[in-house]
Amino acid sequence: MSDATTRQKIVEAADRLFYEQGFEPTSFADIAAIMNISRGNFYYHFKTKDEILYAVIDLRLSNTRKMLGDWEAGDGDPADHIRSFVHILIMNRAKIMLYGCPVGTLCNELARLDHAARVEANKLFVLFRDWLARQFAALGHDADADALAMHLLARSQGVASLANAFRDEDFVRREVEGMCEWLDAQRRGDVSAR
Amino acid sequence: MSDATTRQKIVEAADRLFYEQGFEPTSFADIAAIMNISRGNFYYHFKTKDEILYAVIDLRLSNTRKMLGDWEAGDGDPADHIRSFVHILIMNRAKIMLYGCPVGTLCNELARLDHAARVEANKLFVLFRDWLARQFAALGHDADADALAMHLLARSQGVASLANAFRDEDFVRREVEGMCEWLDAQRRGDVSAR
DNA sequence: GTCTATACCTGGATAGAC
DNA sequence: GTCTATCCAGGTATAGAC
Repeated sequence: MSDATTRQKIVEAADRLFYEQGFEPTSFADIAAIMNISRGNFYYHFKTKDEILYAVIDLRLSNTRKMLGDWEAGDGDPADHIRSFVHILIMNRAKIMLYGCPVGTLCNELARLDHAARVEANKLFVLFRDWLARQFAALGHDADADALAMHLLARSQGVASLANAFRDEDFVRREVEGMCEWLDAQRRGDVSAR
Repeated sequence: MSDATTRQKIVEAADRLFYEQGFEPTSFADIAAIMNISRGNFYYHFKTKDEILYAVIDLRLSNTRKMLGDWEAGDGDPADHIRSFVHILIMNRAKIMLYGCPVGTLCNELARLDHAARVEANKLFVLFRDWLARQFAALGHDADADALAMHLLARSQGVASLANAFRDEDFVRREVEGMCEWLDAQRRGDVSAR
């Protein structure tokens, strides 16, 4: 198997397990098991487990950039782009109910481990934050675009957290609907709906 | 040292470390270090690490019950009680920025470990959920009391998540203010502010 | 490039002296 | 009740054959 392919497969397997189990609880044995390579083989491709973590974060960053870029390049107006963001919660509800939000859970784990990669992982949040702020700015919210972005990001994080605890699909749908209504109110410039 | 005292101290030290570091990453050595007992001593008081976890969850459940009971028994009306809940975010902002929400982070960790204690930990969320629903019901929201409770719980979870990632006090204050305004709108029966 | 074998450490847990 | 000594499983990481 070529150098690049195995390396890539390791990162993809780690990406999945770091989400499902967490970074620290995932061992080389776990990763090796789902892709049929030996433990010793990792060290040809990565010097340490931390290096795999950085590679996983890089992968997620580039996947996220692509996803956000695609939405932005799509047909609709900025409000439609934001709706695409909100609907991740419904798209990914099954995994969110089992494991939580991949961004929030990773950032929290690294924060509590006091891990140097925390700043890298936080860039995932920054990506969403800046992208959302740009959409709100395009809707005419110049002064408070960032505050609105943080507000919506927080609400989606909260929904993911409770979806994980209660595993209630209806709750997710209700909250997504609520966020879309809130978004419409923002477009009308309805101040009371904040 | 008496039986009850050491046991209690173990639970309190574990309570702190399970919050700051997480359950799995916390070792007996960690707990022993901050309370000056030997590792072997744990097994006089607890048969397994899991037993400590259950004791910690019980402690948190009883502390939470007391806190919520005190608020409910306080002077104000149900809206004041809810405001007390919302203001935990400001009261505990320093720790939340470092470690996240103690309830949300524990529930997510146990969910991902697929740990049997998950259902116990979730009772912490249920405590808040039912208490909040009771306050909303007392405000006249009979039909949607639980939905409002879940909504507010989700928003506070989301604020905790982003407060942890971005460590921004102003963001926390802004969101708490927003939740209080939302609460006022609920009291007025203002449907548009949902 | 990938493997096996292994070093080394730290984890939870046990045994038995005091 | 608390300690020290120890066991064993599992973790990351290394060495070296293929």
